[in-house]
Amino acid sequence: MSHSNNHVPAIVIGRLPLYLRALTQLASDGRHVTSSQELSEKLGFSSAQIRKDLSYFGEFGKQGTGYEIELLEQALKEILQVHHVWDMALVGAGDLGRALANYNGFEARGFRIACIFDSASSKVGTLINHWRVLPMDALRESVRARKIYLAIIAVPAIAAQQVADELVEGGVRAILNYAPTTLSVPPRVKVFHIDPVAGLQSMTYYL
Amino acid sequence: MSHSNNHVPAIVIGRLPLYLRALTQLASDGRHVTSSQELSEKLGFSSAQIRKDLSYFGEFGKQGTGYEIELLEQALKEILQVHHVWDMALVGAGDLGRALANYNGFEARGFRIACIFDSASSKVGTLINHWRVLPMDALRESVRARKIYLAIIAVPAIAAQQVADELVEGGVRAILNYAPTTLSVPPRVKVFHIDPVAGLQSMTYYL
DNA sequence: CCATGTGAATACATTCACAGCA
DNA sequence: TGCTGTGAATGTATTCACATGG
Repeated sequence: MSHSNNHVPAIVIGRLPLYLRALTQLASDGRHVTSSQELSEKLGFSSAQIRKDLSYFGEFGKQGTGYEIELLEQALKEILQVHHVWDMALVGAGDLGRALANYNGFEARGFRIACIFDSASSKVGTLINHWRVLPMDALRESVRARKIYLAIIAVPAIAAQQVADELVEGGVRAILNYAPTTLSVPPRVKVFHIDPVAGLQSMTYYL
Repeated sequence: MSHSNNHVPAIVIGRLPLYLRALTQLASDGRHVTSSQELSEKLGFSSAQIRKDLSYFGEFGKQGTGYEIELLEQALKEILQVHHVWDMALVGAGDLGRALANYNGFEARGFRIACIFDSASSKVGTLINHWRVLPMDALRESVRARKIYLAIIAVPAIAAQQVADELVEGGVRAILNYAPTTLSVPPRVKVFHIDPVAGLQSMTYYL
């Protein structure tokens, strides 16, 4: 009943994008209805967990039937606030930055790179997939002026903290960090860290 | 006392690489001793959690002093089995695959790309940072012959499951999956999934 | 002293199991 | 009937708080 204000555990929020991804995939297969059971098999979470996670936000299913895919997809997009597209600043125009700039999977899922920054004067001014690379000293004011609240850090570890500081000063509220180092930011700023090597290392433990 | 056989929670294993990363960083700053308190501040986990995590594997600290960095670093490398370097197969020679092939942060942390595969005949035979791209139909036998147990999937979502199947048939035991789709593999095979968009979506929830 | 290592206590997350409704 | 939504029960993880020993 009293949904949406009861404080939802962060671990639940972390699963919602996976539910959303699976639903979009089902929809693109032409499917219209699914069940917690089917999602369970596709995703590897228990059906009870999926039902309980969704119950934090409302009642989206029909007893005896399941979930209308399009409806649940839309509901999750609104919960996650990805029913509109977010502009992002990309910092770092190395190999990784270029791969991210060329990745065409962002838009359909709610994100768009709006500008690219790099500190190397050899890269500033060059074109990457229609963006002209901007100098780092324009970072703070650019993101502030353009009201950009999301950023991707794709610079070497050594430079990451300073970039994060400038992003925060520019008003950025969430950072996707590819640098293999922990960032220290004010509590209002969210950081999601991607470290492929850490992932590999936690798998080799089991081998 | 009876360490190392008591079943360690996966969530603990997932934090060890972060402890290791922080220790390596401290060591490269010329430091020799640290404490759970200092690591706590650097990493954002509680000091009690760090101590408890480490206690699953042994007693590495000195009361009143803390941890000898070099020693703990070495211990964690052995626990995670990254005291030697693992060969990996990289599947997918698109922008992401090339970025991974050019990434020079693998070796120092226990990994090395040994071969690269792609299905596009336009890419097969080309050179990427000294590797010659091999055709997909050589995948299964190559990884088997070279005893490669780790692979990175960097292909479009649509192709990912089939690639995973062939890797598994070739004897691969752990997969780092960059394709935005859930893979189904036998229980003995570990999968670590990286989906930057899912990370972004779980942050926009809070904005 | 000071910081570890660890049982005990607490907090959190998942699963169970079933009432309720299409 | 079949599947959701959800309290209650169980299972995990984190934190507390302190005895221990350098």
